[in-house]
Amino acid sequence: MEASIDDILKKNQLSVTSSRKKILELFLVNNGALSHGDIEKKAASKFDRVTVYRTLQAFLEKGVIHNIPTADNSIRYALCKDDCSEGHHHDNHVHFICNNCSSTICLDNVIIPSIKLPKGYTSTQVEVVVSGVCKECK
Amino acid sequence: MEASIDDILKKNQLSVTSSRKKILELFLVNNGALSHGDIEKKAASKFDRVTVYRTLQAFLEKGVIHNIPTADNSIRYALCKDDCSEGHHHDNHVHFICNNCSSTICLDNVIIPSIKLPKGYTSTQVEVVVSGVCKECK
DNA sequence: TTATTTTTCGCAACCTTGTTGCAAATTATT
DNA sequence: AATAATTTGCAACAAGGTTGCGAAAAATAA
Ligand SMILES: [Mn+2]
Ligand SMILES: [Mn+2]
Ligand SMILES: [Zn+2]
Ligand SMILES: [Zn+2]
Repeated sequence: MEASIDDILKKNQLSVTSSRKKILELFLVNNGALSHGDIEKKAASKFDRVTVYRTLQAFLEKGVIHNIPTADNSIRYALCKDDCSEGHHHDNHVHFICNNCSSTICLDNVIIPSIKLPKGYTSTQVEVVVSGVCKECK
Repeated sequence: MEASIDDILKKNQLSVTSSRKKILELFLVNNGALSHGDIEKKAASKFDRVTVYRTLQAFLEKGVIHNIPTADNSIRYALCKDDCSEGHHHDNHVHFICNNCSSTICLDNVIIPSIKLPKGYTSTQVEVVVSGVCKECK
């Protein structure tokens, strides 16, 4: 596990530092998305707030994580698939937010349907966020 | 026009005040979604910042407007259909965000497709946000 | 209309979230 | 090990958003 974390960082041209290792580990352990706040709590007092921001920023840019749109103001991040890289994401899956436990999950197997737009509109990305009750809370 | 604005407010059990009239008018004139910032600029110096927050909050609760999820942190609001009411929205349409002019539009005629979720998941709402180039920018 | 009750507004003060510059510490490279 | 490049933490700041409360404005009653 230790080794693979380093590998992921190196593969994405990120220098290996303790904060990056810790935060990446959080994503690997937790299955589901994490908000900035989650990470600050879990990595509490180990790193500066600013470092968390910069780490997430770096992860986003390099294609280690992607973010999930929400109706409220809270950005959530989740691990990308292996084949995502800087500027080139392939996370075209549906996201699920549980109204009960508010966990946010990537449904990797649920493909985004194609949307027929009115004349004149061109689509480059389609985001689908489903909310409801997850299988744990059922 | 003046009369209908008052009517909309009354129909939704909102007392008629000048700030509410003004902000509702902004939504009616502008077709497309508005952010809090947009409203502050357009209603500039007429109302306090707090009043804008509270007005949007009230409009949201009463079902006058709905908000649109975005990947970045910016909440956008758009007018609801006539038959939306407190807690009961019927805005199940696709939203479009232009990457060029960043205008956000409700595509009332584009219906949200049904999503087949894995076993155990129950869906209460599906949000679809398409980004690309709008017909104006084409 | 005027009087009374209810709701909303504006202000100030505060909190949370996110950003930037820079010196010190850490990591990568030679 | 020495040097160069990157990252970190701190402090200071800016933007975004919330809360309490007295004054003002709307709604309701008389
Ligand atoms: Mn995902
Ligand atoms: Mn809409
Ligand atoms: Zn749940
Ligand atoms: Zn456009």
